Amino acid sequence: MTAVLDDRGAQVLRLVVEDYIETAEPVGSRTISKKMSQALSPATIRNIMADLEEMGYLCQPHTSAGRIPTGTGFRYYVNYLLARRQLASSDRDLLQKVTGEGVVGADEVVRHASRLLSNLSRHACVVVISRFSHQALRSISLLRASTDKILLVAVLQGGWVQHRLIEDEPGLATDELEKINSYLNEMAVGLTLPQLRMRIMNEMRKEKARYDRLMRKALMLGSKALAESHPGEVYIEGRANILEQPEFVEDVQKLKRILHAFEEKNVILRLLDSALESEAIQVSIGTENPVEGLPDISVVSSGYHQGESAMGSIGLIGPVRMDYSRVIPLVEYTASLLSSILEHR
Amino acid sequence: MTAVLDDRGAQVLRLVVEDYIETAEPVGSRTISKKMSQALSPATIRNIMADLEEMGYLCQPHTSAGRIPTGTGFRYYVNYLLARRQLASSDRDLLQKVTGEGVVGADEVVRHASRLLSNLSRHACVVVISRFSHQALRSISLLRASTDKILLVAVLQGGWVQHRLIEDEPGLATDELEKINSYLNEMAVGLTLPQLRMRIMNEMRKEKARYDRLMRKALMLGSKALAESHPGEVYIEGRANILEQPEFVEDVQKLKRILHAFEEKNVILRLLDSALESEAIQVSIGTENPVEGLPDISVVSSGYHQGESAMGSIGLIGPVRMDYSRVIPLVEYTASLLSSILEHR
DNA sequence: AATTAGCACTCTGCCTGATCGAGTGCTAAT
DNA sequence: ATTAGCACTCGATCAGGCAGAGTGCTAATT
Repeated sequence: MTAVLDDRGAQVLRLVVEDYIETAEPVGSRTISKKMSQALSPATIRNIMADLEEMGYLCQPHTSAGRIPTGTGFRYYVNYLLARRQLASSDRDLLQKVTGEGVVGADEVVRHASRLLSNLSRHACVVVISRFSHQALRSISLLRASTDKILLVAVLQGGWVQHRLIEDEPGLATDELEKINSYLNEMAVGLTLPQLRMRIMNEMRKEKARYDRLMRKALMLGSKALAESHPGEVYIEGRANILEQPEFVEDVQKLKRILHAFEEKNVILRLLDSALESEAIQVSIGTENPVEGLPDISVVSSGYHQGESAMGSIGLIGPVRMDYSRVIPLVEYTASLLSSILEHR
Repeated sequence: MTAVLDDRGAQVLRLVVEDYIETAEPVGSRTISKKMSQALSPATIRNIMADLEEMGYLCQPHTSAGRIPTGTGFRYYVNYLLARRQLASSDRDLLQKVTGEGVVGADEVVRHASRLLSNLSRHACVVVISRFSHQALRSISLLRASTDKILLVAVLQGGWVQHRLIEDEPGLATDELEKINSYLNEMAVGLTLPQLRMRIMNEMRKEKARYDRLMRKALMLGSKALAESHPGEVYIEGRANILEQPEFVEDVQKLKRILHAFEEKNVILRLLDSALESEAIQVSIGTENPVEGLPDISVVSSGYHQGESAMGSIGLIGPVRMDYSRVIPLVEYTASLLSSILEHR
């Protein structure tokens, strides 16, 4: 099926894809004929297109309409034919403004970037921050929040702050809390959260033999706070952009499915999951994407990192008929920009 | 124009509104005639409807179609005709689940409620938490976040936690920070954030005369952290529900405007602003709502409070053709539920 | 052997006119 | 004051016709 194409076939496929990306209409042989570098008549193009259809790269919505690329066609295009366009310097400049003044917290940076990217690309932009847990703890503090609640504040390497409320029966004096605090800090600093959890588990086992009440309490509070791991933050910007796409506006069912997906955090997480670990950009086209029930969207995503470790991923969600040659460099650049901004914190 | 109606006129208006809410189609005289308690022929109904049209309560999309209520018509209906339906006990039960187990933080409660309300009503639900600043501080803590950043964590009365990063040149020893901490706490506890800001401003003026370096530092950090006031959190759930409404699906322009509004925090804040202070439910119909450019939506909202002071508001956003008799009790009950849950924290 | 001109064919989009039905407004009868 | 009757209007729906875009196939051309 997905054989390698000769030069002409490749050029025709490329032109069909690009025209379809631009117009969202089926593309006819005449149109391609005019665009070909080598002058060929529509009739010849028709033959070539028929071949491409046989190979599964194109299809016809109905007899005697032009052709549109299939998922496989887009895939071939992205893999082999895409002329990676240079990022416009204006776009680059604009994006660099994420480093703007008032932005202090790391998650503000990420959010900012997402908003910008959605504006530039005219697609919905999703950022996931899911790897807090890979960052080492810089400090951990327990604060009294109310008589029966304690607040744990964790500051991670690189500007991330997380807090959690823990329920606890009252009866802990302030100085005791402080003691517990320093116990925990001693144990925690330099570890990642999962490492800390492990450590606490171990200590708890040992601690049965010892009799330090506060130490036991410290371990207990720690394990409570770390009981469920944090699934990660998801921010979506530019949802309204999906209405720019005629294919979505014309089909309310698709629209519904997409908007619903946006409301489910874990759907989004699954969509961007594969991008997380790798540096390279990921493109999943239509049915390729890991979420069933969303066969009409493509996701272009890339992980970003902080120092050595992966932090999360950023991606654009749009129709299969995306302008990959523009969108891929955009996402790529934004992700690397994020990484470099986050590095210096 | 908006005169008081006699019994018959009122009943006709009510029936038209209710039928239109149900069907989203223009309502004809025959339909009303059949539904009237007092048996009247379509012809008579037509006369009455013509009167109602003259008074501005109804209008015809075109000659020889049925009639639909105008904004004023809906307003009259909501003010005088609405039979406030009892809340289904199943709905009530479901809503009470917000008190469910694992929910510890106050904002989780709020979010939970919002999600439930959007599911029950099949509309988009918005919650605003904007009155942190009315809550007294329970404690305030400064933590070292990195060499040049300090984290301020404020725990407010009633389970709200806020943190802010402040940039600061390095050079503060840990014990100095702790000293500053206790200065601030002494000053802050029991005050609201704006009160604290005021107080700090005052102290700063006085402090010029004195020479305590740390105290000055404390004031400086405090004023930095409180420089811009927190605008408030906005959560929106059930955006996809707006696609349930035929009037929005048929007109992409409306859809775009609404989705865009959802992306602008301050638009949402303005929409729900009036509900904030008052206990009573607010209904703003179509062009009545405080945001221009959204003449096709209605907002049903209510403030919720914590103890004495207003905390925020919760509301549903839907088409003008909303089922007010169902939606109003829903919002009302949810708001009061929120208030009572928040009270006990 | 590859390309292309020519042609018949198919399908969509769009316009037109006809018909149907729902609903109205008016008038005259009750 | 109410209503029956009637003419009228307008939207929705459907069939028919036409134009245009595009195809596939075949036979001629290079």
